Amino acid sequence: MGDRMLERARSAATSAGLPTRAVPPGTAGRILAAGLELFAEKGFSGTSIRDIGARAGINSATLYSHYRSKEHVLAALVLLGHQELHGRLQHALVTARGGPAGKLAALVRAHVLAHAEYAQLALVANAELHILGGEAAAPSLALREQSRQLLLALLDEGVRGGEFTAADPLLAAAAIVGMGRQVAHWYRPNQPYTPEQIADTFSGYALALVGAAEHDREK
Amino acid sequence: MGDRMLERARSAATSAGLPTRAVPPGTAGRILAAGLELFAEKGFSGTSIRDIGARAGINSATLYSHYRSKEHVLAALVLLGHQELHGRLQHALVTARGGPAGKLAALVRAHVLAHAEYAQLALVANAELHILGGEAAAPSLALREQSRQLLLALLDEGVRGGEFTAADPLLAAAAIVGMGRQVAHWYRPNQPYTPEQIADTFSGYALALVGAAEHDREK
DNA sequence: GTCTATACTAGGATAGAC
DNA sequence: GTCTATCCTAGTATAGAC
Repeated sequence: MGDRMLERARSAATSAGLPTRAVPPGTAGRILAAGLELFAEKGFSGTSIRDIGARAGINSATLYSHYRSKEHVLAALVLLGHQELHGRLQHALVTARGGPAGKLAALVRAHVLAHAEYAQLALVANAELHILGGEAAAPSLALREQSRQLLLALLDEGVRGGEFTAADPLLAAAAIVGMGRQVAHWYRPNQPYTPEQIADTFSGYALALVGAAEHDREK
Repeated sequence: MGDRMLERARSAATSAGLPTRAVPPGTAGRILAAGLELFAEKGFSGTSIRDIGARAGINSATLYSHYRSKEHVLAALVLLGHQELHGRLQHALVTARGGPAGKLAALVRAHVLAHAEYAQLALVANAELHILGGEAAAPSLALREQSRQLLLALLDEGVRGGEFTAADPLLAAAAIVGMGRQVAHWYRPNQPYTPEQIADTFSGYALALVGAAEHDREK
């Protein structure tokens, strides 16, 4: 318990931040962290190169020794966000126990958890993706589509097997993804709910939404 | 200015997705429509006063004869969006038949419908609200809170009366609002689903989510 | 890698003619 | 109300010294 709590405390400290392992060391990492905060707060277009420099503790010109342009900073963040989410979803599916209901619960739980624990990253990855040109956006769009397919395949499986009654997997997926994504907009670390509580509750909502039988909803 | 220009102004203002009644006639309306499209597409900070002028068919300087600043254009749009949504929610509640389940279905239906039919307006009202200073944002924030209370009161009523089993109305509201809001991000007029289909399906999801009894979910 | 200095562009807003 | 012309600031990015 001690180790897990410690780990959680640590990730909560960097929460609303970047996944630790994905952050480059030194100045490049500080630029990324500064960009994340500022893009989340004021948007990409509302943030200047000088804002980023000030937040990162460097002169704005130094940024160009690490990234080719402001857009390249954004591209790094957006890709990172999509990779983190997709990785978590895959891991959740692989380690989930039980049938479609258990897998769906795990998938939604991971989705919501990611959007709470990395709220800023999710915000930037979702809201500013459209800024990126075609080739810069492509990898993130591909990851997003793959993540979507994980959910759709699961819903189809559940419907075919009779565990789910949802008549329209496409709309069910849109609803499930939507309620999870919005969490990044309102979650704050000092709120009455922990990310885990939200994730568990929302995964129950998802099961109800697809019409999973009551006895399949046990955790 | 001839009738032809007036007609163009009106259709330009309404075709993009502004509630007809709320659009000022003439140039002011075209500016609003241009701002709506551009803010929805590129964001407030990503849109220049010259962009707006070009889209509205006027010189950028002319904008200042109708609005005091670019921010005032945004303020008008954001308020309009929140007013439209709140008005629809109220109307839905007043005209709904049945108990809490029927009211919830009507409320969610109106919420989703608004986010599909006025997707651009919803996008701008939600994504750019934070740009506005305190006094400019206040009326919209107040409307948003009132709308939220409509839903929360309804959920409480349903839980107290035993029609809903949702243990946590706050999280249920967040989920319901979230899935509806996201519709504005993916709805497109040429999609396989009509706004009504989405609204009806999602209102069914909301009922399932709060644990409304099956026999209460009839339309 | 980091800074200072600077080139150059684009942006918000105003003045004044019509 | 609308335009042309313009002011001034702030923005992205580069050059070159250290």
